[in-house]
Amino acid sequence: MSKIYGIIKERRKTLGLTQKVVSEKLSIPQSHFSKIESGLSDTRMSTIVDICRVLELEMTLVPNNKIRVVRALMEDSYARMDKPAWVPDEEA
Amino acid sequence: MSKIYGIIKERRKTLGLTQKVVSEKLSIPQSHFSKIESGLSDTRMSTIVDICRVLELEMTLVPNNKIRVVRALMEDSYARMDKPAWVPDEEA
DNA sequence: TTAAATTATATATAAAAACATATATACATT
DNA sequence: AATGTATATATGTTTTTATATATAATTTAA
Repeated sequence: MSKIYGIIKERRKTLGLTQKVVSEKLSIPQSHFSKIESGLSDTRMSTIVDICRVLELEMTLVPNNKIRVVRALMEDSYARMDKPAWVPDEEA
Repeated sequence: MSKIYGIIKERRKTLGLTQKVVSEKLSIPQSHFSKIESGLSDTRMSTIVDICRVLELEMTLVPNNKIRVVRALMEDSYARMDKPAWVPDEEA
């Protein structure tokens, strides 16, 4: 579970957001967000989903035999990319 | 978020487990698990992680621009597969 | 079609923790 | 030095959870 919080922290930093900014978007105190991000609060699912929304992440559940593939897919991928992975050809 | 609960239910059925069995592995009442699985309880992160452990799933967070790839990867993949995706060559 | 099994829903008391609200500051990083 | 994060404190509310049980409703098996 610490991986989840690690992802949140990494992503937040990658997006260049401070805890203060994120907490404002979530309308919660910075102190509360700090505890969530560090795993010191066993927070609700809905709170994590809200955090994901702010950080442009989506939560999912992966079968154990696929997790390594999924992780490899996402290596260095918490950086925001404004372009989709696939760009359609332009039609003349 | 309803997708998460949908995955849990699908996976549980794929593994052929009843709510009763899963709830026993989790040491919680079946009635409580029913509410969690149906999204009627905004449960804690740790509870979902425990459920994932029983169902051989792992929670992760995916950047929005990768979610479609990840989902495609996992299509029809909530079935348990006893073999890893990659099998090492045997050494003579 | 019926019976059995499973799931959803209800009820109750009580404890625990998250959360809301607020603020401050120690500590760490830039 | 300024900024960001972690930690502390306080009161009060809400929800989850624990514990227990029952049964209505639905699904599955026979």
